[in-house]
Amino acid sequence: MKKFSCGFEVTKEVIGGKWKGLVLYFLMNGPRRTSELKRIIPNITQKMLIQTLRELEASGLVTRKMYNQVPPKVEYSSTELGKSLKPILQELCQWGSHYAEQEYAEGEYEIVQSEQLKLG
Amino acid sequence: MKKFSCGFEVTKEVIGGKWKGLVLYFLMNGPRRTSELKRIIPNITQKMLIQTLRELEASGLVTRKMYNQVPPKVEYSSTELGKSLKPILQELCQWGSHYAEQEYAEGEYEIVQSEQLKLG
DNA sequence: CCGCATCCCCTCGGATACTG
DNA sequence: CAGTATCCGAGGGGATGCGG
Repeated sequence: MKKFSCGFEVTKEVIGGKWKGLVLYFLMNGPRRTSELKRIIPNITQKMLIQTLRELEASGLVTRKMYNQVPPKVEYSSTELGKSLKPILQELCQWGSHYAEQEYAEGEYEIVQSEQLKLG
Repeated sequence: MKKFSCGFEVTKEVIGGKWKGLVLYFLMNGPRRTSELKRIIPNITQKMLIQTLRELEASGLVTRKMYNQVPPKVEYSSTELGKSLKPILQELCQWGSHYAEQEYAEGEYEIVQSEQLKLG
């Protein structure tokens, strides 16, 4: 059992790491196929995508549905528990976007948002 | 200039890492002395505390005030920008606390909250 | 009391190649 | 298309000791 002194640390354990929050974010609007996620999320590697999804699954935030067909098809969805993070993820996203536009932060960070990245 | 595809990543850049969110969290209710933070935050080392504070300072979330006296006294405070994260940090904390109590998560995570950790 | 400098471990995550 | 197996480098972060 891992011990923490604050719920904040637990949340970080669950959606921390380089990709977990982002992947969960893109499952908020419905199921996505593996290849779809791979295409949507810039720069994520196959390995990290799968690993990240496994971790989210283990945490109960994501479910995996496999279709027995050729070629293979797998869909990932956010659970209700995962969806309960939607407002928080959106706020984190908005805060970051706003921050990047601050005078002193400008020139530091740039957000290059592709069409597919937008959360409806 | 660092490029991101989503504001979420920017926020993670600013309050990510092992300690940044937590330290900022404990500055929400007013200025704290270095030694105070060191005492309040379990397990953080001197090095990481200072390093974390420097990074938060560089991001404009924290200010440092030094009193020229012997023995030395330094106080850190959250800026307005830092305080704008308060609701989000609280939500992250609450979500984590709630998550840790879920049936399947129980036995995985435990939150041991000292008196001093409570955010008023 | 406050902070810096070293040294160094070790984990995270990237590249690549391979299977069903 | 979906996933696994290795290999490996960078760097985050811990321990310790020194200085104002």
